[in-house]
Amino acid sequence: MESDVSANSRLTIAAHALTWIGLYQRRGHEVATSEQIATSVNTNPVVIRRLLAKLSKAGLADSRRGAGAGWMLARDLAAITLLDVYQAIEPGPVFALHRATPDPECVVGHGIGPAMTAVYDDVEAALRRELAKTTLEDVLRDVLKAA
Amino acid sequence: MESDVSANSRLTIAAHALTWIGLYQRRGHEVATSEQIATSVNTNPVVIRRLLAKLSKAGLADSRRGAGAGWMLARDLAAITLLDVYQAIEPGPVFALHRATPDPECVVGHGIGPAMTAVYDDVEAALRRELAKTTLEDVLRDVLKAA
DNA sequence: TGCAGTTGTAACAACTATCGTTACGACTAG
DNA sequence: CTAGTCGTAACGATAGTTGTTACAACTGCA
Repeated sequence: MESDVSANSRLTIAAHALTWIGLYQRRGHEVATSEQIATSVNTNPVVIRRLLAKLSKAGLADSRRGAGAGWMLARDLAAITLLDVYQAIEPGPVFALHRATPDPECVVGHGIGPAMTAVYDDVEAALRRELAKTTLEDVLRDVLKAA
Repeated sequence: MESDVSANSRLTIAAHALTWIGLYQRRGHEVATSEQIATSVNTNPVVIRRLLAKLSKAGLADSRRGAGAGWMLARDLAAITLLDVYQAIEPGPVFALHRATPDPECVVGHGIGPAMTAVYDDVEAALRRELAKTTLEDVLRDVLKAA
């Protein structure tokens, strides 16, 4: 069975980064650098900057440039849900239709697209509903409870 | 914005193939060949055989070899949900944790894994619940209604 | 028995996405 | 001005998916 290495770890990394910034700020610091975050996540600072750039465009984080620069939250942890994060970094849907248009002469080929789209819409809605239930404040609480 | 070509179209193709077999059988034929199915799906027969091989292992389809060979359903369309199909072809989870272990010395790095796992478990459960609501009989009904 | 048609599966190329990395310009506090 | 950091381009390595060719295995039927 394949190990599916390509599964999305972006949501995990993004939640990790934002939670780290939030905790760091609560401990009295103004900004967190991509290098500090990368150390906790165990990856390269550029990976963090790339991800935070998307979160910044979505209005979840802000950056300060120049010396003494770094990242801060644009909203409180309690005001950011995992759905907010998901939407900021995952543009595509979970399920896709055919790459090549199926045979329109065939009854199934003609009608399968709309039929599956209806199902996929419901699935995506359920997924979003579930992600919206958890805020980064909840995540931080779980993290601190585990310590 | 990325076009995300890598999104899963497998579930669509698998549902298409099984529905096609089901309809073909209801019209009086015993078996359907991978070439016939591939024509409707607009892809290569080997792609269909690869997919049906997995569905066969999961007990959703059966194949007959030799001359006059082909594929048939192992259960009625009404007894196959999209969750059955999904589980047969998608081994991995939708969301993954970090590829590289995060810093265990860091509070966040240490506790983020379990925290996100709890969320992901709920999300996957919701996704499965939603997929289980629809049978291939429902899909076929929608398909025929659209015609 | 032999032939024809189909499955089962390996192998390969093309394409795409992701990730880690290096590099460097832009920016700004001190 | 200088040092430190962001923002982003570019590149190679890795891996997943799809389409394709090829061929052995199998079996109904003449």
